[in-house]
Amino acid sequence: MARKQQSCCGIQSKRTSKVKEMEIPESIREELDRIGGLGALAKRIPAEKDLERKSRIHHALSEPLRLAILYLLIDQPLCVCVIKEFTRIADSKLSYHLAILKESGLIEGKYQGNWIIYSLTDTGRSCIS
Amino acid sequence: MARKQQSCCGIQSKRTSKVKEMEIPESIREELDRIGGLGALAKRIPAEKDLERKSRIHHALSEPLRLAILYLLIDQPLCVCVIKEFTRIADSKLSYHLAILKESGLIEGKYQGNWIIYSLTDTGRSCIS
DNA sequence: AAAATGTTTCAACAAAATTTGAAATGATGT
DNA sequence: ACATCATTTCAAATTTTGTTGAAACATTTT
Repeated sequence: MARKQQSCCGIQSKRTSKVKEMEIPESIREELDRIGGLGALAKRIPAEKDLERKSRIHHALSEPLRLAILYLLIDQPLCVCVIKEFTRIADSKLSYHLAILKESGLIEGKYQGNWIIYSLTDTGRSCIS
Repeated sequence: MARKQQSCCGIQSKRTSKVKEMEIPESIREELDRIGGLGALAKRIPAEKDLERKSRIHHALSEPLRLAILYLLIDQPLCVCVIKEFTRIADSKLSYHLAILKESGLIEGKYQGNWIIYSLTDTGRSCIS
């Protein structure tokens, strides 16, 4: 999961031309020259915000239990009590994992009477299909 | 990341018909009946092995730094020294993250002379494009 | 308004992932 | 064989994530 820091991944946008002096394999240098050097390479990397959003989603998907919950929700919304019946885990534990899925934008929950009914968001759906 | 336990996500394959007695929202019960009850729901969940494999890959993708490395490798393999020049992190730290990407099957490394050259695997490529 | 039910929040704890710097390993050139 | 360079491995310290049970909160029923 993302750590708080100046630059989430340390990638520098400005860079010295150090690579020109660096000793690197011939094949790599050729490739680099061909594609336009380090500057061109740097452009491949999405903006930091993007990387953080993506990594947060992957983190949410990085637990089998949370994945299973998403699969349960593929075809219909479910109340917490039914999900709980499936997963057989403590209320608070389930709630913790549902919160992570919710915070990363993969599911959303709405009160309906006494129950909270969770459903996949579009993002959530696209992530597991 | 997955924890070691009997059932990675706690999902039970056999289940009592408890839901029939459970108090759940009417709309949910109707949906459940329509799709064939809990049994049908259960079949949506991939096998435990699958869930674990998927979650391991997502875990590898859950750090901005590791995502950035994958994006760097999209169009050409790179030696560690060039990746290091980009990321500006300690050797051992970079090595740790490369190892995680390698172990989860997203990249592979081959010695070429004095250097190790990393490239995306097919899995790795499909994960970020 | 009190009781009951479903769900979340909290704080303490346990477990896992990441960082760090030093030491080890692998490959090449002398 | 030795020196050198690129990279990995290791163990200890730190940080983050997940678990647990009790308490709190929201909604409906009485």
